[in-house]
Amino acid sequence: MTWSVLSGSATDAALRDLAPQRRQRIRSIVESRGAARLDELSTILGVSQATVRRDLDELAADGAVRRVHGGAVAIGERPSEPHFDVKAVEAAAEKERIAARALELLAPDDTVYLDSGTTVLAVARMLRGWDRLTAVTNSLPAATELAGRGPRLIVVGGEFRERSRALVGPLTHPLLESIHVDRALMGTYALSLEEGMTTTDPAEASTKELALSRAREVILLADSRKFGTSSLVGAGRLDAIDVLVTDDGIDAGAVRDLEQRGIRVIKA
Amino acid sequence: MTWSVLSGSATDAALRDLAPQRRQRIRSIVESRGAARLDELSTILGVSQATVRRDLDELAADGAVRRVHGGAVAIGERPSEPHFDVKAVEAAAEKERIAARALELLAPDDTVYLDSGTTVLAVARMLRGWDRLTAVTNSLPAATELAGRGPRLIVVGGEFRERSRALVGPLTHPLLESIHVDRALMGTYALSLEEGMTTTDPAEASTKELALSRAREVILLADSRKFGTSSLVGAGRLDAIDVLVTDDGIDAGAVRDLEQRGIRVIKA
DNA sequence: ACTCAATGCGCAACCTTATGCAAGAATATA
DNA sequence: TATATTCTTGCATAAGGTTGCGCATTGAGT
Repeated sequence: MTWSVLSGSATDAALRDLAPQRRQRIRSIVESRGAARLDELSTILGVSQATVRRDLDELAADGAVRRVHGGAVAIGERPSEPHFDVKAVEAAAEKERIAARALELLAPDDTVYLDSGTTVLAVARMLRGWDRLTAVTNSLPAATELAGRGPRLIVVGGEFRERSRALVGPLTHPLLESIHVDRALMGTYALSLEEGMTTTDPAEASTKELALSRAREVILLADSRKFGTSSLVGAGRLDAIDVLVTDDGIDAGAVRDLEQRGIRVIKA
Repeated sequence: MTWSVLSGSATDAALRDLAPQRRQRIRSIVESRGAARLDELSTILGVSQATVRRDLDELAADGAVRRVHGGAVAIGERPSEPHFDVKAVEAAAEKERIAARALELLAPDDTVYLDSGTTVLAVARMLRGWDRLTAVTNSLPAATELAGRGPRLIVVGGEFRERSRALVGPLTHPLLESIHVDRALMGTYALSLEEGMTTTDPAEASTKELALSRAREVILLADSRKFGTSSLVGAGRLDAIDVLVTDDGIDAGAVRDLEQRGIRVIKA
């Protein structure tokens, strides 16, 4: 009869949100993280999964979130691949863990470059309230996320690229060349020992390469699935990277290889 | 709050709130906290839950609060977006008319600079689907609005200024100096014959001035209330302006003055 | 002054809704 | 295909709500 202990006491009832409040919280959690798993929400809100399901159904009916197997994703997220939905939900938790570890590498007064990509975007969200920090970014979502929420914000100019929602190309160069940052938090499409970081778009690649050349320390945020893959254009050699923050799905051999090349590997 | 302790007995009825007062209190409690549970209100006000229910029903019937299972939530609890959107909605009709007229001055293949400000933002919204156009902007909301919705988008780099949600300062200069646009759609805080356009922030002013120097044609979007006012820093002389799009609140004398100086005045 | 209807409030029995739980079906991943 | 999640469904329960009634206070009529 565990349930009577969990739900029966009056103090629990007093602490619990009203249903609309709870739904509102779910909504903002999903929107801020892009996606949320059902069991996470259940834990966070202190209600059963059944209740979260009902709430999500309700919110989905209102068009506030999009319901997917295992949780919900924000309306804005684009469904590109067939199973992108479910992956988005699962990847969200992983990205958050990686982002949280990366955050520990920053000092309050740092000047930080934030690259495009969803993992780095998760870091941007966590930087709210860091009002001594200066953030430089070419990511439009990251800029929107940081705008007026603490850090001093500098946006790199350039041409907007739909796919990555980032500002890239030659127009970014003058500004990037005129600045210098303490740390660069980079994302990448693919990573391998031979090719280093690679990306699909040349303009994006050159902006990435320039950005990391302007940083004292380069921190790469990449989940383990990206390791061992490569894409079209080189966006920075391995030896440009100082720290790699990844998940524990990365295999021991890869870690050894990377560390041999002087890269500090942090598993979130 | 001695009364709440005493109020249980009938003799203390005199100390208790009158019904309208109590309802007013409930109303402000709900509004200030966004929501309140029934049992809380009962405890706070020192009346039975039955009474609180009746009060809430009353308030709900008046539309003062929204009744939900377990309590009530404030009416205004719309899961609204950032404050900027709210501001944009104010005087929306007028701004939209001005924006619509300005839109007629653009050609499908133009390269257009979009300044910061809510009126210009209204134009940005209307540019969805103009996929042959190139838009250059220093306004973060305008960039977000245009991102991936048709026009090619180029964002000017620079430091983010909270007040106008725009990118300003010396870092914007290299990019602005390297481009040239067909038309610049400008906003302004204040406008007068003597001072021309004026703004509160020096960094913003210099960015504005530079931007309009890069345009073949300068179109100023300003509602008539701004005319005859001035602010701290000059952001462009009157003779830099080619066209003024405003509402019909502008008086005939002002129109004549402006037209004498070669400015085409369009009343939306 | 006294009655009496009107009002406001509290109480309690009874109904409704929201939530939790668990078993089997459906779905994704290996 | 096998296996592990996740979803659906039905039901149990407690929190919340509704209704009817009684008591006290008040104010007007007689």
